[in-house]
Amino acid sequence: MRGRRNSPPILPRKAPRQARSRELVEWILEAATRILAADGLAGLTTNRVAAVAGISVGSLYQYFPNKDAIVVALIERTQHGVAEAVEAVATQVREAPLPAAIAAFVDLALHAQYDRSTLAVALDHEEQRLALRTELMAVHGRIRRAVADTIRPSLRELSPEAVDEAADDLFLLVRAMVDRAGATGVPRERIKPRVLRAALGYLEACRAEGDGVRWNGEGNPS
Amino acid sequence: MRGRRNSPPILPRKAPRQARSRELVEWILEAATRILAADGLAGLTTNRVAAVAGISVGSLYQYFPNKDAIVVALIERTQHGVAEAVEAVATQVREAPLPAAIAAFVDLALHAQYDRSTLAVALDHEEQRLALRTELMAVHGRIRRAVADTIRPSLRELSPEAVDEAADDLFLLVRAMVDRAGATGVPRERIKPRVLRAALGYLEACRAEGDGVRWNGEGNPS
DNA sequence: AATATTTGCGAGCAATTACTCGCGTACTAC
DNA sequence: GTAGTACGCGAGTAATTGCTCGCAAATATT
Repeated sequence: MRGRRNSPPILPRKAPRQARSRELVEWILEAATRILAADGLAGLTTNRVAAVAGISVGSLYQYFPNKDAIVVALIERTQHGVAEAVEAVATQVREAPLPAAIAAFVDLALHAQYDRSTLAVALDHEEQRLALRTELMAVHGRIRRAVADTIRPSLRELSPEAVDEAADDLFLLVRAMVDRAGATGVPRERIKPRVLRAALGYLEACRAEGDGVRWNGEGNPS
Repeated sequence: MRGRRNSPPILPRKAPRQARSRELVEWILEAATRILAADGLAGLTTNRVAAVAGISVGSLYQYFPNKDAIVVALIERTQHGVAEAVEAVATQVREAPLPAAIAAFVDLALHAQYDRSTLAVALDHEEQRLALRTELMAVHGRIRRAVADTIRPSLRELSPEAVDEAADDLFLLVRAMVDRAGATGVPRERIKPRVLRAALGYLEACRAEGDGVRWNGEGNPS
């Protein structure tokens, strides 16, 4: 785009072997995180990352083949954290009733969003721009599975595929509403009941359709 | 960011008086639209816009003080179109039952998204980056009003503010799901029932809560 | 201590970008 | 026709960016 950049490689250039060099990559990612959280993608330049990290660009490019690689690493790390958090909540609410379980997920989303809104949105957007399908499919799969496991008991009539779809939709729906609340400045307490309404309403609609097929004559497959 | 750019003015530099110059701004906006739809924001450069429009950069800068002004104009135009379309659907389904009305809105969203997905997402993102609050509040208000008018009869127990909130949520929810479907390549027919489920489920949840306050002891205010 | 290897540096290059300015051309008014 | 004005042009500029490369310091190996 600018500068030289011939393009292909997106993965780390080489693995840090000594201790200080592992610290270095840590510093780089921390610096990138801070910059993204403060100024968004527009502010993220390799020189600035190096400066904030307290190192030189040359060192940066020893472990990251290009700028995108930094963003990718950041996304992977963040997504990994999200997946773990979601899984943790999922096991924690395994025996709880559905509304309480959903509420726990919503609280998690609210917490994550209000801690670092700009960062989250910026990363979301970059995740689309770069084609990270293969790499992040796994993480998305973990999230989907955790949510699906949580809602499955309440959707007994639905096929496994339908439950997975519902989990995806649920996750998207919650994140979209929470993101907007963060962007427009609506306080947590005000948005939470609305998100809960949307999530539980959607699940109820799924349940009703899968349950009976009473009003329109279409049901779920085998 | 790059180049010179001192920043403040975002509104048109001067109004086109003669006929051909009005055509010219039209060409510019068309070119910008095509570029955004093809390559997203990354591909949008002033020189390229001028080239695609078949004019020179100099002419471009006679009517747009800077690059952002083009994007702003594009957003305003697009949003205006969206508002009109939403209002049209709203009047059209005024007497229809709620599910049919919502289905009409969803169809509208699907249609818009699958026509020009990249463009829509790019503009959405820029709308946040530039602070267009004041300018676009009006358009958002129109959309909210149209949707609110449509759902109000089904939410008789809710306060006007609650109905407005529901309209906002509904719009966001539909757009988020449709956008993701467009990005991930899920076909229209597959996503439509899911969006409908989410929308109607949410509304049903609103209705149930506003209606009775039967399960938890909290209700809507005066 | 001497050697080899890994790590870190940062000035500087090439590419790209947003935007200007002087000048020719089409149009309008008289 | 002629003066005046709006319009259009596009080569050129300053700034910024992503990234390299030769060299020095730190660390490991002998």
